[in-house]
Amino acid sequence: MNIGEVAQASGVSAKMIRHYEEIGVIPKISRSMAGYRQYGEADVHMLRFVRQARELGFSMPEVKTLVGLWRNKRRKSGEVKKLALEHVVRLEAKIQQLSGMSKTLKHLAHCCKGDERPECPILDKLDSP
Amino acid sequence: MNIGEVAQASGVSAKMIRHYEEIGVIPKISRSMAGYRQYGEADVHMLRFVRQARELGFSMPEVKTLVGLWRNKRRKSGEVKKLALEHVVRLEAKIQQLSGMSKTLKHLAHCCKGDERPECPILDKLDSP
DNA sequence: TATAAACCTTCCCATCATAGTAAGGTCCAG
DNA sequence: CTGGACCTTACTATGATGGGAAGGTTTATA
Repeated sequence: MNIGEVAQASGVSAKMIRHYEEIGVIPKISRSMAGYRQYGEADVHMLRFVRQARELGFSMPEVKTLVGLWRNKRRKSGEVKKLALEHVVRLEAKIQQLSGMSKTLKHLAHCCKGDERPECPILDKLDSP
Repeated sequence: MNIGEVAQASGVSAKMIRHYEEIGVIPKISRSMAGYRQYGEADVHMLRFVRQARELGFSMPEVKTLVGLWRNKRRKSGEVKKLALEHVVRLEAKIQQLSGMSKTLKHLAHCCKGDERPECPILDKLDSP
């Protein structure tokens, strides 16, 4: 398969496939005589893996580690699980942060009449220490 | 006040104050004869406002709009409230998205033994379509 | 067989908010 | 008057992604 075909099949853009190769998230692939990258079925799976790890919010360094584990048939599943649970912790922290913002804003908005007049507790609150 | 002092007082770095001025989030400030930016008390409030709007997750274009409303004494509080509530909607959507990721990961991690062996439903799941 | 379309390659640029650095000018205290 | 702390602009980088240009390859069609 050429890069366009594997991009289609995996859902990762050709642009990003080259980028992932360049930064070492996926290994360098063999080339045709003309220099075209040549992919097989396993590569479709690998790229799909990368895409889905990204969709779960893993950082690029984590994805790189995960791809290494995915390719290593002697991996310990404990390592994978550890990464996953650490990521859950970060996700929950982010959720807490966003919930805090949302709560604050909802409270401020609730205090604001929201009419034609200029008085606005939202603006008032935002410039005080 | 010079930029360092107002940075200290507002909690916005001098670097970012110059940047905000350049991209028009805050108005251009007057200069001393030597070209130094000269700030007053109101500018401390304005910068604090920008910082706190950012901390609530508003985008830069939104902050720009909010600063405009903050400076406009004939604003309608309804406009501010509308922006705030739209942002709440986006925050809640983001929270839903992250919650989905977290839930998926927790489920996968729960299914993974997490021991010395290579079998791992997390990795298996991530390369399937 | 010639050519055009549809690929591929590398390289460069842009995003966005933020930080760092360098080179040079200014202000103040000793 | 000099040293240090401040200021100025301008350039660089980040990280994941997209866009485009210039040029080579493959394939289908006239």
